[in-house]
Amino acid sequence: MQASMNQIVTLDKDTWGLLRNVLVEHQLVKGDLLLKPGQVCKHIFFLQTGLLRSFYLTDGEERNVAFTLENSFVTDMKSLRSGQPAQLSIQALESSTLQSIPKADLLGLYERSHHLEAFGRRLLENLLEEQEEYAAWFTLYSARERYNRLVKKQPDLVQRVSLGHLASFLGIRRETLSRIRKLK
Amino acid sequence: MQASMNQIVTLDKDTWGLLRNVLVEHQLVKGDLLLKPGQVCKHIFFLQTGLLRSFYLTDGEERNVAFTLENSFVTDMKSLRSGQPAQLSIQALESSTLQSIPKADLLGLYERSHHLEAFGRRLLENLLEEQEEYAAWFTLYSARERYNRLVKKQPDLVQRVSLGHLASFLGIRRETLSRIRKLK
DNA sequence: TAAAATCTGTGACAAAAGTCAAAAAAGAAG
DNA sequence: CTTCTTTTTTGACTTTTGTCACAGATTTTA
Repeated sequence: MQASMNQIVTLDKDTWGLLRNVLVEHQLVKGDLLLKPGQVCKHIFFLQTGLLRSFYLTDGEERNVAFTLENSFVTDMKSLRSGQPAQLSIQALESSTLQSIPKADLLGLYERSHHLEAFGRRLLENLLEEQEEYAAWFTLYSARERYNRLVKKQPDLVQRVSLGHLASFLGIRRETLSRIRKLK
Repeated sequence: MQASMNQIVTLDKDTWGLLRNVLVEHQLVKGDLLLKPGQVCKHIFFLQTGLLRSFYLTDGEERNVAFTLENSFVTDMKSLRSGQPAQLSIQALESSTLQSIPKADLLGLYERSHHLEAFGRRLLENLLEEQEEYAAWFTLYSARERYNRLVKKQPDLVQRVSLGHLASFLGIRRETLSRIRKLK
């Protein structure tokens, strides 16, 4: 966790100490839910090993909106900030190890440590950039183009995630992705 | 600007003084470009009055990915952070007044003021939340549903923006939006 | 490893959205 | 006002994607 956080901002020893104090380790097995709709999301999570998906359940259909690969952070920003019950679910697609940071502790640490606040800001810039790119794909590219770009951008992800989950993330039906794959 | 920034974090007088020092006012008339593809984006902008759109130009087609209403911030996060030439264009849809903050100054201020850094972090959380919602609409809803939700969420925007620009933002053709409007 | 469950591929057809062309409407400019 | 320009609407047709049903594969698990 330290190594991958240092790629964003190098934190001093004191800040690390503070942060380490509030971390709690979790283990999930494939299929476990880290966040269920109706729950208030009160943590941010750092995924050490494994793979997660974030999805909405609307009229009986699950729609993936994100995958989380190892060494990255995940939460439901909307529920976390508002304190309202989540609409989102977060589920382990593979057995996973992660650290959680309670919201209350994080806010305290942000106040105490300018460095950590700077880390938070830069992490959010990263996430925003990614999210802007993901959204733009829908207006800029066809289903087939989105798939091709995903393969180029995250070949590892495409290997590890089932066709059905990928299709949902790309905003298309399993059958359509199956056909896209066949014809090239 | 102070009023709308205070809704995010209340900044102390000193920080305000620092920030005010680096602001530069700009006027745009309808049609003016604030950012052109190929330019490196070196500022963040605060829109005081007017209306902007952000769009990509791909094979001769303009595709809108965002609108900026008064009292909000806008930039090309990707170009700003990477220092690479922008792909994005930002254009005034109405005559606009805005303040710009040079990247170099902003980074300096972030270091000097923990408060401003906190402001930045919270602003980014807002932007991320919005962007996540926008992206999710494409996987969750049909063209017609996206349009209906936009009308409910930002009726003001729907009034002020032409059908063509709205359609592009929703990821559909003008003709399709025209038909959606007719049939209800 | 056999049976069950889940996931993927395929075909035939339906629905949604795109394309192209042209007319109508609305807005800007002299 | 009247003309010019841009935007919106409409119709006919095409393409893309979705739907449903079912057959093969693959994976899980007992």
